[in-house]
Amino acid sequence: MIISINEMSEIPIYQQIRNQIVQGISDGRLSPGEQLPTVRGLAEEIGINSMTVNKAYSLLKQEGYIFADRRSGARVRKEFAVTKELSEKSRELLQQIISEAKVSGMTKEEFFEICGELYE
Amino acid sequence: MIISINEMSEIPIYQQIRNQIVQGISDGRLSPGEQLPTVRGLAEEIGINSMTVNKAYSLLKQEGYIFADRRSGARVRKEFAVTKELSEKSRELLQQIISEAKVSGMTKEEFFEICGELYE
Amino acid sequence: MIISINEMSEIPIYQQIRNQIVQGISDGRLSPGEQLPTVRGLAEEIGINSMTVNKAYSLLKQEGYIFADRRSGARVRKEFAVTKELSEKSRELLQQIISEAKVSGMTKEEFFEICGELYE
Amino acid sequence: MIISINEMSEIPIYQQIRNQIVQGISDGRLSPGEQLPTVRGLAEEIGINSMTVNKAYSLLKQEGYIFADRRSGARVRKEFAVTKELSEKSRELLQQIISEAKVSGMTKEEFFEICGELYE
DNA sequence: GTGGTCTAGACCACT
DNA sequence: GTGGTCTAGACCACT
Repeated sequence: MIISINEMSEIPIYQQIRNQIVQGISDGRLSPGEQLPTVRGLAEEIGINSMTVNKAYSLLKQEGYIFADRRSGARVRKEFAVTKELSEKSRELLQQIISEAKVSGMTKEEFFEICGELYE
Repeated sequence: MIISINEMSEIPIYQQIRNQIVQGISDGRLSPGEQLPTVRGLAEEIGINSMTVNKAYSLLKQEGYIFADRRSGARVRKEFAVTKELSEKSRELLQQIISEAKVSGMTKEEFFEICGELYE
Repeated sequence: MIISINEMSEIPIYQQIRNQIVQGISDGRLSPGEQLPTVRGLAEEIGINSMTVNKAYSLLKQEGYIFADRRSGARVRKEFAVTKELSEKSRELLQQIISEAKVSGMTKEEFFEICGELYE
Repeated sequence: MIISINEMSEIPIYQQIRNQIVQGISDGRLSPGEQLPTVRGLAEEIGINSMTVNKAYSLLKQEGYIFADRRSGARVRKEFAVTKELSEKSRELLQQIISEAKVSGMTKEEFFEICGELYE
């Protein structure tokens, strides 16, 4: 899986990395248990400071998406708890997006259509 | 309409104000043409600097949610363009939220149920 | 000629009045020598403070578009000097507008087309 | 590219900075991707407060002319949307300028000549 | 009285 | 070192 940084984005690099890995897990490009690139390797590949990749991996570990393996590498978690829940933060963001959709005149059905496409 | 600031949040205060006003417009607590609190008044009420409220109002003005001048203060806009579109930023955030929902084992229908509640 | 104030505009009211009168002169809705409404009358008609109308008329006098007549009224100037020149301010504004047009990818011909429509 | 502030102008300093940068992009003095001076650097150079430069840069960011982050400073955007459109505000200003040109006796062709020069 | 602009100074996040 | 946020305080334009 290729991770690409958008330097024009205002989203911090470590967040962009974290987001892409979560999306990779979500859409199956990253399988449970799969080995992730090493911190150094990924940093070199993207051309950024390895502290930044480190920060992204730390976040992913803390959130339970990946775990450290013996050889100081990192792997995708093998099983994900079926919580069927959004984090408080995501729920608030979703509320905000929906507010903006409503003001733009979008109906619930039109919003669902967009969500459906993104859900695949 | 009461605006409340979460000091512990990582979301900047001016953004929190902006978000709450957009939500107020969206769910009808703020009507088209309705007068908003004055910059100084709101600043005092919340206990923050008036420049911060000013920044929130400037943003809302630029986004077309409110209009303001030195004669009559700030007011909710009277007509909203029916664009039926999400901003690029909101679309990306929504994609991210959906990825996280999928990893948590949520089905499309379960996600729609949450959206439906938030849509009212 | 009807003067209408856009309360949602950020342009000061006195400027809006001044602008509309200049446009009226330009497109012939106001004839040379024509009597303008009295300050008080116009203020009442629009529903604003008469000091604001006064300010607009003062500006128009200073710019040479109108002149005061004996009965404390105001009339459109009878002859306009054919200077065929833009004010320094207008020239700068025009430069700014053209810069923005160019960045938006508009060609000179496309810009001329817009100007042509506005020129009537 | 040198940015110079006219202290006597009624145009706010942050707007003057914004205008000059847009013109620089438009006439090629600023290339896509080019690094802009730092907020603090430019503030010192001009002799103004850095918040004022910050405001100018924020505006340019929102309008899509530049992008900025805490890693590499502010840079000119790499691609500009070819909208071939004037903003509502610019269109109104252009109408106003044309009205004034007409009153001064300028013909459409003479006005086009001025525009042509400004277009380069 | 209202919002808008500006200053001097501080602290924070990202890298 | 960079931009982003925030404060306390000032002055201005419009009405």
